[in-house]
Amino acid sequence: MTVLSDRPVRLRFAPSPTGFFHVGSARTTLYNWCVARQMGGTFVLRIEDTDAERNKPEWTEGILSAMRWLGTEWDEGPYFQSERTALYAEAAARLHGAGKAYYCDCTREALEDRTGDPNQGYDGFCRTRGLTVGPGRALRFVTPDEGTTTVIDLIRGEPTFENALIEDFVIVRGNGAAMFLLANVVDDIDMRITHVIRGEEHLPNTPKALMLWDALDGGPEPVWAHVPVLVNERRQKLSKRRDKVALEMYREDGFLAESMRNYLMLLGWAPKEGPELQPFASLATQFRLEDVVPSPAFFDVVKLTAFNGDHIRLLPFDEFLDLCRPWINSDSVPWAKDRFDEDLFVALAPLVQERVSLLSEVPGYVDFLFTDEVAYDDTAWSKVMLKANVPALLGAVADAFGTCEWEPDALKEALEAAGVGVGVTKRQQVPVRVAVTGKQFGMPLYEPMALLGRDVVVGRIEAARACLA
RNA sequence: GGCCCCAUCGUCUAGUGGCCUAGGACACCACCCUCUCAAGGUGGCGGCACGGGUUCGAAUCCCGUUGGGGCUACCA
Repeated sequence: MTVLSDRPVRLRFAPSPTGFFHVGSARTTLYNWCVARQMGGTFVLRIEDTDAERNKPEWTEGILSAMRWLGTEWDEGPYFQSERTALYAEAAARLHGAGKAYYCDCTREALEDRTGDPNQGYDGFCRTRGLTVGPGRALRFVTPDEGTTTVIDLIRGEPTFENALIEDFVIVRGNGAAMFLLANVVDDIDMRITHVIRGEEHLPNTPKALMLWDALDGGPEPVWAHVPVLVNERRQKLSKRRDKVALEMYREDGFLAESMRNYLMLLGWAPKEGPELQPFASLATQFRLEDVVPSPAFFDVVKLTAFNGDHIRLLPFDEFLDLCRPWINSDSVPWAKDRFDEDLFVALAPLVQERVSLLSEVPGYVDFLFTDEVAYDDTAWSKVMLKANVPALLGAVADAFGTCEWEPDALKEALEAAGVGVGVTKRQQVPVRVAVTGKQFGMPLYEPMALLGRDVVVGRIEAARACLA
């Protein structure tokens, strides 16, 4: 990493509370957090809530809880820009006093009338009018008319911008509120931020930030790193309107924080040592900002899901049980809550752990243990039960189960023998599975039957056979 | 339109001039294992966008073309 100064390393994550916590933000946070940890730096959380109309307190709550879930705790903050307006006002006054900013009362329409081109930026009409503060008057920053501004970026090299093409941008709105760029730069200076890691969409803002930084005598500029955007299958930036972007939703789907971290770290970067699937602690020490690839990455839920299954299987059993709790105690569970049997669940959970790839799949694997009436899956019923030999098979199995020893191996033996007895020589357990569990797929059959008991199992087989009569 | 960014299997990536007949992961296919489904094992399919240079040698460096993306608000 380039060392630009020996100042204490300070990074920040600066979201605006205008919606759900985005998976792209999650990756940016992860990268910030890793660099902060590696360099012994401080990770600051700053809520950029300068736009009162769009911000909601619940979104801030969402940001905090998402970051806690992700495990990227901040060391300082959260600071709220809405509580720091005096700082921005002071900076604005300084710029105005120094002739580096001017008040402007032009409307968009007036500008367009003058230029005749709706695509053209502000023409500097008010630069020399000497307007003073007043309602409806915005403060614009005077940008240089010549020269270039180069951003030194750890990921993208040195993008260079023509100053003449950068308009005199607004830094304070007509209502007196600071704009993003002003507040952002003032805070980065004030908080002594040394490294700015943020989304690529901010790259065009950076030359403006640099100009402000200089105009405000901000001291050493931060190290910049603009990480590539995350895109959907159509290769467009993930947007909250079109795409499923809320970290919270993935959590609710049963994704583990560990697999989320693992997958997100890999979007644009790969560890030099070891496989892709790794504990976050190991990835966090290996991460190198300068190795982040500069091209956009597709957020692939299929691969995420595969990672999640792998991480679930890697979990110590106790941890898996703990993580299952919210799902098996949920109100939407497909069984009467007082019928839940802890011991039964714990006994069979290992068979579930090696099968699910999402925690939300857990109830569907064990529901038949806690219901009196088996709910038959329509597809399973029509694909498995409507064959001619099924009633005979179920009858024979019910008979055999009436007398055989009641433990898994004996059940297997009895079931298979009964099947052969009626001419079914393979997959004999499938119809019995549908009768007992209601589904054609699931955990191994003999273990749960052994625990459910003879009466229940035989009863279910008879009940299914009765349905076929 | 303007400015900026990007370009290795379908996807995420390894690759920093010879180790590349381009490696891994996800997905997909086949086989093995097997009480269903998974898991696991083995194998397979599949890629350097194109055109010019530079060089003894280019996926790697340069230029161009094409394609994709981001930004272009008194949003952040």
